[in-house]
Amino acid sequence: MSDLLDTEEWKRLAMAGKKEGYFELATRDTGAVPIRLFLTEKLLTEAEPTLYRQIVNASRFPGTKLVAITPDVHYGYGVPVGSVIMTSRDDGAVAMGPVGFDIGCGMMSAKSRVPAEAATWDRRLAFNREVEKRVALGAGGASRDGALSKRELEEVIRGGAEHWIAKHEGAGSRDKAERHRLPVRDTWDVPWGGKGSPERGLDQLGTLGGGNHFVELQRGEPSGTLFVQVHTGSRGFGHGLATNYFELAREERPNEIRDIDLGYFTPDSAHFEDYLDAVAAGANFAIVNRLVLFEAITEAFRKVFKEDLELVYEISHNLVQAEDHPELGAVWTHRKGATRAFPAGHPMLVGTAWENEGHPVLVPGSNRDTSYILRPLAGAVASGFSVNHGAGRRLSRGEAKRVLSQEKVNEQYRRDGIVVNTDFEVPLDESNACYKPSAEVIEAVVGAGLARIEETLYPLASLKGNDEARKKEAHRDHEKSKKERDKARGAERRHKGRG
DNA sequence: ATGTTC
Repeated sequence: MSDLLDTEEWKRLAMAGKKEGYFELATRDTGAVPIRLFLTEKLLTEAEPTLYRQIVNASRFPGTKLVAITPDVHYGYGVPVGSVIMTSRDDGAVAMGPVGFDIGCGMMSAKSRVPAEAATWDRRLAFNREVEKRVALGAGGASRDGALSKRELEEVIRGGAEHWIAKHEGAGSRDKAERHRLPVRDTWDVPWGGKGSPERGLDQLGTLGGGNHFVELQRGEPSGTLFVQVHTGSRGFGHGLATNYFELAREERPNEIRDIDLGYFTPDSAHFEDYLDAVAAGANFAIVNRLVLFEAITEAFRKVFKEDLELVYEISHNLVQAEDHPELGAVWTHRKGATRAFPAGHPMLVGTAWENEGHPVLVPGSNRDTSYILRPLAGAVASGFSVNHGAGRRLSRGEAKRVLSQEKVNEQYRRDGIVVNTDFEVPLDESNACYKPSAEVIEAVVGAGLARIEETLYPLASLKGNDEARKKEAHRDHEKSKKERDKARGAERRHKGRG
């Protein structure tokens, strides 16, 4: 598709389509599908050249009715991270790329009554130590509680938050999870041993993962108290399911699905319902994972601050679910790096604790920037009831490692009083410089009338998986054991010499 | 995001 409009041209068309709060993009490449870019003029000007191709991809799934782009948008698998794709539930597709590999990935936020001043430097460090004791950080991290049996995992992924909360006192209440339980049909089987090896999930419940996943201790304003925020997903389990269904979609339609990233199923596909079951199972895993972390972190918090944490909310930003949109009717809403934002009175909130005020929306910034708890407004109808899921990357991982100085970055965090892990080593490819300023991104959301700011959260302590540090440690261990071997050999030689 | 490059 080398005949797509060039960057200058599509951005000019988008600018010309300026509406209240967003840019409407209509081009020869996108057909009749409405495309709304919730960006400021600055964010649109700075948008990656690759964005247009991915927007066109998003508009071309069968039955697409709306594409909304959130202000933290950046390059993703097939379609942008930061996109909302609504397809018709009559005959439209469900697609894997528009959900992402980390099915059910999302946020959890908890609050306390502890005044923020109580979090001295030493206590910030102690909090990180206590969390590290209980929660494995980084990719490949295994649960401190050992592996689940397949039967126990089945219970988690079919029973969801509802089942977990009923069994675990202190895990929160049903209304504090976005979805109590996403239904999985009894006839669906986990593809154990399949392409993506979802069995990896057996020992990963209650683990954080790597990349942009994190645990953060924060000061909330205007509350003035301590908050804790978590970003994590369905770990190897969801990744395995996603991989499995990407492959099946391509096998099913080899001629239509040339690019595996753009795979999808239509209602006549053999795997259509199965994929929806897999998404539900992955999401249930992710939600329970966040609840397990909530319990572990509450324990750590109690140890240091002698108080409990109270769950504020838990919400996914990588999901496809059935929704009824007031203007578009029955749709499959795919949110990939986009957070659901139902305002007061939304039909899907009826009967929940959020019916009269809308549910909280949890949006993180980098670990040296502000995060937010937002409250959706009626204007969110325009974005398919969605907002951004973060600040959005602006520096690639490779570039970050090349251009940033480890010492200088560590010093910046130390100066700002932010304790990173327990070794004060900031993962460079996740540091503040890698992300857009979160205030700028939130401004686009507030300016468009999608949500209002309820709480602004300032980082005090940050826990992240750190691959570089782990590699270094492995190297040190390797060198150390080599030295010990040499020493032992030397002693042996001396011994032999003497003997 | 990820059994951190099938």
